[in-house]
Amino acid sequence: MLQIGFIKANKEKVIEGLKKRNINDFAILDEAIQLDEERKATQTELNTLQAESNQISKEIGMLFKQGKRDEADVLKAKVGAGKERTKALEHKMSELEEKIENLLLQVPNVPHPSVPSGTTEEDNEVHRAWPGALPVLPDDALPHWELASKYNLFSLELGTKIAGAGFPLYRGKGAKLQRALISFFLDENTAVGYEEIQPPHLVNEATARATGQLPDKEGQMYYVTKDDLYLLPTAEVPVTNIYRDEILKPEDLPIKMTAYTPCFRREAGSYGAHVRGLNRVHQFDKVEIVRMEHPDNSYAALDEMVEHVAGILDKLELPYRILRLCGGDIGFTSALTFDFEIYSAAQKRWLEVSSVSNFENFQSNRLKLRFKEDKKTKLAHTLNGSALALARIVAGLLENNQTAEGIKIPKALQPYTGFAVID
RNA sequence: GGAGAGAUGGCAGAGCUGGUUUAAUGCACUGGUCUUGAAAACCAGCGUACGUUAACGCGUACCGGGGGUUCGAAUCCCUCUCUCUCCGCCA
Repeated sequence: MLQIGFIKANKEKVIEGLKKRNINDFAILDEAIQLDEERKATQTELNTLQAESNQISKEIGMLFKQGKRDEADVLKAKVGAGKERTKALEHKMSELEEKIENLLLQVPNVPHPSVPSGTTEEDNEVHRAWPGALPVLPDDALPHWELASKYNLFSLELGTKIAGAGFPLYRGKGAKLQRALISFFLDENTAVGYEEIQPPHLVNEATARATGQLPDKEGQMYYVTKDDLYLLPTAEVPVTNIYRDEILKPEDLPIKMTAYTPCFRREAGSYGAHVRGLNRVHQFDKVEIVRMEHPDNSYAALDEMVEHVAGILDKLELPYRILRLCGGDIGFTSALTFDFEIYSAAQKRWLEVSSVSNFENFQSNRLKLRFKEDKKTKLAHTLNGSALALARIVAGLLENNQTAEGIKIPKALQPYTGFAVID
């Protein structure tokens, strides 16, 4: 959520940014600013009234102590008169505050100047192309879902039997590969200073609200009605919320955390082509990295995260490219996002495996994550990224590394799997 | 799931027979005095949000959340949430 004060002071900049997101109606900004003016005027009047009332109440207290009941009664009547007006103003205040918040919730983050304009994923800019030739497989190469049955690695049918469509069941070397990747990713992340976190997998409403899943993306989360809890769509949600409502010292920053969790997504309405196998599922495993940064340092941190994720993909020997998302494709809360896509030689298409974003203070404003500097409290910047999402990495590994002798496991992963080939 | 106790500023902890409490006190923290330096001692400062002001300030709200009684609520009432203790069940 943007701050109303920021919008007021930087209206032109905000409008320029929102245009990149293909938004052309800015009436909402003016409305919010106007309501905020009204709010201020209301508060001034209310506070004056309250100050008077407080003053008189104090006098009544003193008169009572001196036993001057009659004089006290006179004052009592005087205060009583203003009460209705106070009530009305209080009511108006909370109404205005709610209206303003509802408007601000509809305004997405202002994209970073480097975000290219565009409307769809077609307009994303290739930030770093794969330098070598893309791997080419023989014509009889299999997609990962067929490799899975050939080597008995996972079963979508059994997952469907037990839970429903989109809940894969991994088994044998397929299950071991999952566990190996999770450990490998966590070790890579902790090696460069991310603290490992194991958060709850269910979150309450306040948590989902603070990271922006609510009220907007309600339909994307699984909801446990009986206990009023949500299954987490990404580890970003619980991990970021560790620092909800906190005021840090500058030296506490940066905060670097990593967490493995399963991720649950209803993916309502996303059916059709390209959803076969592990390409799009309701439950998948992901290792996430989250950072809280000083505003001056957040873009350097973003670059560092991008290089870190690239390094992991290098170790996995997967061909990948990095995209700078355009204004039309960038997330609601993000100021700048880089997507990582690996090339699946069997499907002959790119698969998104990581999304690394700087939210600047858009998220911390909701979170109320601040730090104190020069006696002022300021909002910190938050960033996060996948390092990495499992299902599609597995798809790419299986497909690209298939040979007549079986599926080769990259060297870096072998200490974790305990085997070098799936056959 | 049952019974009881509780929730106060970074922490500990008073206040809880409603009215100079502007939330005491201690610890921690920050600045200063002293010291070669440090410790100790002493002095001062030390919450958040919003409004107002050129600024110093001033005002308002906040004692788990929400609502109520009252001229006035940390204090009384209602309600929700959470924590602790005991019992039950249990990986």
